Amino acid sequence: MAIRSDALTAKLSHLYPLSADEEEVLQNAFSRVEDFARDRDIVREGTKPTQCSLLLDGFVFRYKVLPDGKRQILSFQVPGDVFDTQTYLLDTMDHTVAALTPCRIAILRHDVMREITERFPRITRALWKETLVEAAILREWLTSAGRRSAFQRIAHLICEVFVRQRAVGRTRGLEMDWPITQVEIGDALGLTHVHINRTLQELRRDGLIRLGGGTLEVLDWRGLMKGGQFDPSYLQLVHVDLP
Amino acid sequence: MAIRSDALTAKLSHLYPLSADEEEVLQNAFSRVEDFARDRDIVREGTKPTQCSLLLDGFVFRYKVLPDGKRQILSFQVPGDVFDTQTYLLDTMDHTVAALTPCRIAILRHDVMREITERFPRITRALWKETLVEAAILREWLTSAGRRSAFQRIAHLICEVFVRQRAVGRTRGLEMDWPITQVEIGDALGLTHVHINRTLQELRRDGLIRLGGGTLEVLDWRGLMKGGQFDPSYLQLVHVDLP
DNA sequence: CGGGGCGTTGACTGAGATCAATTATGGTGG
DNA sequence: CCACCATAATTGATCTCAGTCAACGCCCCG
Repeated sequence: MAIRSDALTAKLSHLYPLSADEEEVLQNAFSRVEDFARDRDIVREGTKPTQCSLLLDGFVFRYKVLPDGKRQILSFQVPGDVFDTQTYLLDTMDHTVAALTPCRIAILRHDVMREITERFPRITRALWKETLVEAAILREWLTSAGRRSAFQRIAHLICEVFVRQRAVGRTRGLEMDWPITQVEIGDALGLTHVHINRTLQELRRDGLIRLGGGTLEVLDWRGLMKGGQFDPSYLQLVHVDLP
Repeated sequence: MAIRSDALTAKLSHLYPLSADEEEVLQNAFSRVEDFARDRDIVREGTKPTQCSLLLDGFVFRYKVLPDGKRQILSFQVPGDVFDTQTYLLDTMDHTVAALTPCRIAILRHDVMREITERFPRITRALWKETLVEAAILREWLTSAGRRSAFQRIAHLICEVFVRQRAVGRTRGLEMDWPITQVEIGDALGLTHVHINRTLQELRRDGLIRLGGGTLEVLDWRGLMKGGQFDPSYLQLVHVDLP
């Protein structure tokens, strides 16, 4: 089955350009498409999936729930992200993946994955690289949670999501979709939604962003980067031009 | 050059068992051995290394320093860890790697790495899996920094380091080397060394650990796991028997 | 034996949490 | 088109865990 994902093509062009043939192989590897409604779990902690996924449209996020009921969000995925590559090599899911918005996903079965990774070392490298960038993002999130103030964490997160969406053509100038609620921002950054609310007001007061109606507009990119100590190089998206 | 690393052999036996031939190939891939003194940087942020490393002996850690001088420690590596695999696929280091103790490292050049990963898909998978486990550890650290109390974070870290050392035969019963200072624990967990000190005293008071002279003894493994919400499955070390 | 890490302690402060309402907002059915 | 309801955002008052600042002690090593 041929999936034509402009987002995947766009991302590979930045991350690890494949030849036309290789990209053909990759896009033909997906066996079907599935839709999920907002808040629906896609892969649950403790299960042993037999497939990986490519996000075609919408937002997806990963999270853990602790014994005491607290939740930590571990990442957001944007269109073009091949996620759950880890399920191919790790036995059991250590976290849950869920739909942040209604979304569409293309399925890549593990047996197909194995065939491709044995025959196409360059595709393997592209997928491996994607998991390494995920780790780099995790390091940045850890740094935020450990050592950055609430203001810095939010600014940094906004910068990251903006650059990643921009890389796959999902921004309109300085504006992008922002379907992430304040509770979710809090669970991602290790803060409460009350404090997120107050800090977002600071960001607005400082003229850095405009936010509302599911849309976020960056009003001062330099200021936002500075405020969040953001340096995009960890995302490895070499040719994304920024404001 | 043949490196004989019992730690690597031990770890592979848990993580991704290789055939005798494959392990031979891997251990022969290392081109030389280097020693580093405590606190010496091994790979610096912003550089473009041309080699990966295997930790033979000692402790290594990764960290970032923020513009305001704060430090976040991102991981600890124990003997048997093949680290900086990421340098093979990512362009520039997004963080620094340094020696926590005097340590010995075996070097794996990128060109050798490329040759091996093109010829031996199972070795590739073992190395890829190692990077995926690193990401799982990062998710757990992020969860600690975001949603766990100081007491829980420390207990969780001790459990993790204990299990990982045990997997490579570096524990003596319930005792292990613990060369990590309180400042370093603080920088790893997003806390101050003062608060680490007070919380360690709580752990001792609760009869969970004995700590001193570079050695940590677990006095109550169940209690420590419970106190840290620790579940070892994310480490993917299937056959490590625990207390 | 002295100096520099490292660990420990006390007094005080503060960023962010908690608790508890109240006010938008957007989707839905009548 | 509007009333209704659930979800999300906002606000205020108060509390707390951890940070900050500043000593001081300990111990190892040269």
